[in-house]
Amino acid sequence: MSAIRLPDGSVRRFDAPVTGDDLARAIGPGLARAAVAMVVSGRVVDLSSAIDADAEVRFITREDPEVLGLIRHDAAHVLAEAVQELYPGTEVTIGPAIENGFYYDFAHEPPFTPEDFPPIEAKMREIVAARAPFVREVWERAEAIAFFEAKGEKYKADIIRDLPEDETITLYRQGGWVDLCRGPHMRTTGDVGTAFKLMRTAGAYWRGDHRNPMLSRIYGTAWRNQKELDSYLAMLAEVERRDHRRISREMDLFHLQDEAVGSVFWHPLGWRLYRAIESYLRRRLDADGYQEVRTPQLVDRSLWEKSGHWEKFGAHMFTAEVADEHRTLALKPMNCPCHVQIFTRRLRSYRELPLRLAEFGSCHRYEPSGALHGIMRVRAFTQDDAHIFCTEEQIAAETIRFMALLSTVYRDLGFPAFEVKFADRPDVRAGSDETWDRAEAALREACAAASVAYTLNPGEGAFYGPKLEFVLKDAIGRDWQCGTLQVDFVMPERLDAEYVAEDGTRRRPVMLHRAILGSFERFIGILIEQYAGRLPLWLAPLQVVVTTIVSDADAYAALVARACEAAGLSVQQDNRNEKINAKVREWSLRHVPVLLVVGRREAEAGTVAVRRLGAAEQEVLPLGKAVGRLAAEARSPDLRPAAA
RNA sequence: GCCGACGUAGCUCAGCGGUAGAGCAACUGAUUCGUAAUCAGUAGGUCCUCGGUUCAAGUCCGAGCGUCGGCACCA
Repeated sequence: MSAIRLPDGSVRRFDAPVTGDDLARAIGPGLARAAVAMVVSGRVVDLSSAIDADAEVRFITREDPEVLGLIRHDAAHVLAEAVQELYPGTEVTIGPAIENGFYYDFAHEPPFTPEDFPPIEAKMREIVAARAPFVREVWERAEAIAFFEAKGEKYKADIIRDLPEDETITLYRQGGWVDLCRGPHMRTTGDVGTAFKLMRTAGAYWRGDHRNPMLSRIYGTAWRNQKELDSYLAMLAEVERRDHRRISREMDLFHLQDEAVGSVFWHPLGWRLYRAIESYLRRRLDADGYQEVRTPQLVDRSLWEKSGHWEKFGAHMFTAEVADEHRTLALKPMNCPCHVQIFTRRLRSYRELPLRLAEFGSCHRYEPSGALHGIMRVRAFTQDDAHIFCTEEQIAAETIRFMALLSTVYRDLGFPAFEVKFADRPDVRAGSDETWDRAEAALREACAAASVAYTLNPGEGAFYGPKLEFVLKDAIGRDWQCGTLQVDFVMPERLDAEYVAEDGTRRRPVMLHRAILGSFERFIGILIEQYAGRLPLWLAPLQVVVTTIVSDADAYAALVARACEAAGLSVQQDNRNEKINAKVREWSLRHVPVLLVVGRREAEAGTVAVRRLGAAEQEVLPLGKAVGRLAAEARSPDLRPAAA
């Protein structure tokens, strides 16, 4: 006897266990057709599973967004069946649903390539059209292992061996094909629908461990209908359209070349953008009690040994040997040990704390070749780094203060929304468990004091301390981890930093490592993609182009350009003998925010036609007024008069 | 670093054993034109590098370098 409560509040009672299918039919034929799975007391299960106790039950149909996970998981099974049918001898491993799609990892030599997609996709569509029911079977552990080993599926057998002893081993059958799977699945392969597409292949280590064999992964995407698939593909096209590597070439910002892999050649306009951000941030830091410092690029290895970086990251440091001196220098991969040197240079008093040392620190890291990506991941980069030396009691106040600064900077740069993650102790770490307990507790309390809501990111802390990670959301919904705040009790100990407390005793300061942008290079890449190249006027490296309609206006155009320059705007003049259409097009493609178009009319009247990037209309204004407005808009946010 | 794909003119790409191509950009000339491509002409290439196969190699093979997509990494 079970009582089943439905979403509308009604309760149905059954004397015997009832399956989802039965229940749906009992409620109505429409639901019986539409349901693909159900949620029993919060757990998604197959419609074929029986309910034998009191429960709250809700059905999932194609209308529910959560059906996407089921479609994608089922699609992964369909993919695996198709692949095994077409490529006998291929071993299956795992194939989960992921954000926007699914993948399946196969052991197959040679690895699959996109050329294999058309036949695989065609086979998948056959399997979907066949509407084979998914049938769940419970197996004995030993039998299941024997079954997969007999089939030559050693990965599957391994998976079963690693499952906890009490885990129920379930297999799902679809037509003639069967796979180890926890489920749940929809009713038939037909429920996958037709809105799916294989996207790309990739190598992926078995169980994500680089010591294991590499498997051949096939990624796909799957949606409820063609319209959703199309809009997802459109989103991908948008990502490509915004690619900072393409846009920065159009804007002539920088380039990369083989002779300096992972280092940026900043062109004049790119460097202008860089400096706009740097000066803005420098003013914000100056105003917030930071003192800027500059520390060496090349530092003897002994310092890195003391700090612990040599042991953990030595393989990723660039080193230099000097011919006459017997020493190894390392290009600094980060700034904290150097900042500690400034702190420890003399005896410090508690009165000096918190001491905030900031540096736009140029760092080099020998990143693995496969990690490099445009200017987002490079080997030479500059951090907006700072270290706050303070007492344990000051951590909370400093956290609040930092959060305020960070929010302001993100807002000014066009990222009003960000999330916070709390990354706690990693497996490999420096410092005792007691130290970590204290550091994590201090950071948690600081978050509470600053009213910061965070999600946990387990095991992802730095080797010397727990950290907060600040994750930006961009205009098309992507996440970018940029800022960080790390609590460090370990480095002051290792590098012997201390101060004299009020009572005359010597104490260890706490170090807070913090950054807002992370790396300038990466952040500028993110910024370009966020704005798709259409930077706000104050950041645009080339703000204004004055362009003529007829050559009679050349002299007047020069006057206009000088007026812009005098107002501090970055301006170029375009007197080329081209049609205005062509000039508008070219400067638009270079993402120049403002075109001041002048012809005979403007020259005579002393006006300019202001054409904003992407706008169809222009506004004709007196020159002085136009320049005044643009200059006001081009002012850095921190230099603008407070809003009235 | 690992797996795969790719590397041809400034950019985007075609050519896949037999005399290096196109569009755009550049340059020259004509055109003076009102808001996203005016017309004509000219010039431009160690086909990533090194080695091999071949009468003959962008083209086939090998190694290296780099880029791209994942994986792993990210102090």
